[in-house]
Amino acid sequence: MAARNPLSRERIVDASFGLLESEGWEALSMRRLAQELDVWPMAVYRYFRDKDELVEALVEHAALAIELPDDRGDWRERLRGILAAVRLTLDRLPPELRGRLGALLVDPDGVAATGTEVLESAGLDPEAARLAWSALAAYTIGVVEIGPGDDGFEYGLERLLDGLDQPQPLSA
Amino acid sequence: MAARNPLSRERIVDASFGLLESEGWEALSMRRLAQELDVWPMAVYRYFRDKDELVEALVEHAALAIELPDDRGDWRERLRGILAAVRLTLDRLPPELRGRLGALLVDPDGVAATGTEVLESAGLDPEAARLAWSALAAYTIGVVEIGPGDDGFEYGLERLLDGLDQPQPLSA
DNA sequence: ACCTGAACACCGTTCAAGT
DNA sequence: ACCTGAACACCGTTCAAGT
Repeated sequence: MAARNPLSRERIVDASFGLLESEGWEALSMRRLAQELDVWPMAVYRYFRDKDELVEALVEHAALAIELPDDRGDWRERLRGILAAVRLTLDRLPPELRGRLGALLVDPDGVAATGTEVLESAGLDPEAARLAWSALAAYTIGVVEIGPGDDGFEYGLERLLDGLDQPQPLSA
Repeated sequence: MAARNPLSRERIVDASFGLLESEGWEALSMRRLAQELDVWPMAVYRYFRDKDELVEALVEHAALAIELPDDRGDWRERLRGILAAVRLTLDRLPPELRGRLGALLVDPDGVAATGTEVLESAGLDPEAARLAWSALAAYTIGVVEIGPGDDGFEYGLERLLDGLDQPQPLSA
């Protein structure tokens, strides 16, 4: 069984998410994880230096799994779709990991690329687009941390989009 | 020494903050804390049911310690001051505790009272003021989680305030 | 009844001993 | 050289034994 199903970073990450979903953050221990994978307790250390490196991989995995919608609609509609996807991913993550995903959301290699692209297409210069994306990402993270309903998310998002549309309206 | 300086929730909370500041979140264990207070390891359990209750008290303490500025200036200026104070408090807290403070920021008994009051004085009805305050608090939490510079904070905040000033400008 | 600390059931990680 | 698991230095918390 273990021979037919050798360990790999991917299998470890998958098992970690399984544990997080079924039993939550406190269940994710190196020992419990090894048990779940049916390997000896130290085996995971061949693939990850320590627990922190594993957690970082989990967060990166979650960031890559953000499902961006089709690029239809005007800039506001596109940003709504992107941020809804970001919010969904943040919501699924245990609170302990959300802050770490937050940092990745503004990494130019991730969703930020799409976000700033949309903002630039609306007429913002690159620097303003970067700042605007950071603001939108920050707002979305904060909403998840506070944890209100959808009403709250939409209200603030529309006000922020209104503000970005100032003083002269951006192009559709 | 221990007799002249009996334990209390306040002393425990103070010692906990000392430990957080000097050695960080991972140093805050019930055993280490007792050692710092020079009491037997289980003494803290007379004042807090478990570690989670202590942590909740820490977060509440931080929330109460937010130093609101004088209520000078128009509504935008006042909100800038309040949110700067909120941001400072969030920044001082270890990342593991920020999410929990986030929830308190929208509690009607805390800073939210002042925040919504300012927004209502600007002309928003109570429900809109509540939503607007949640949006401002969420944005501030998110900025701290992402951790950009001051430029980023101000840009997004001004855009959000612009958006709240829409479609008809609010009163000064 | 209360104070105390030994003990339980865990951690993450190191490292020596075996192959 | 590599695989393995015993062991180290911790946790939060329970609970039995002492006063």
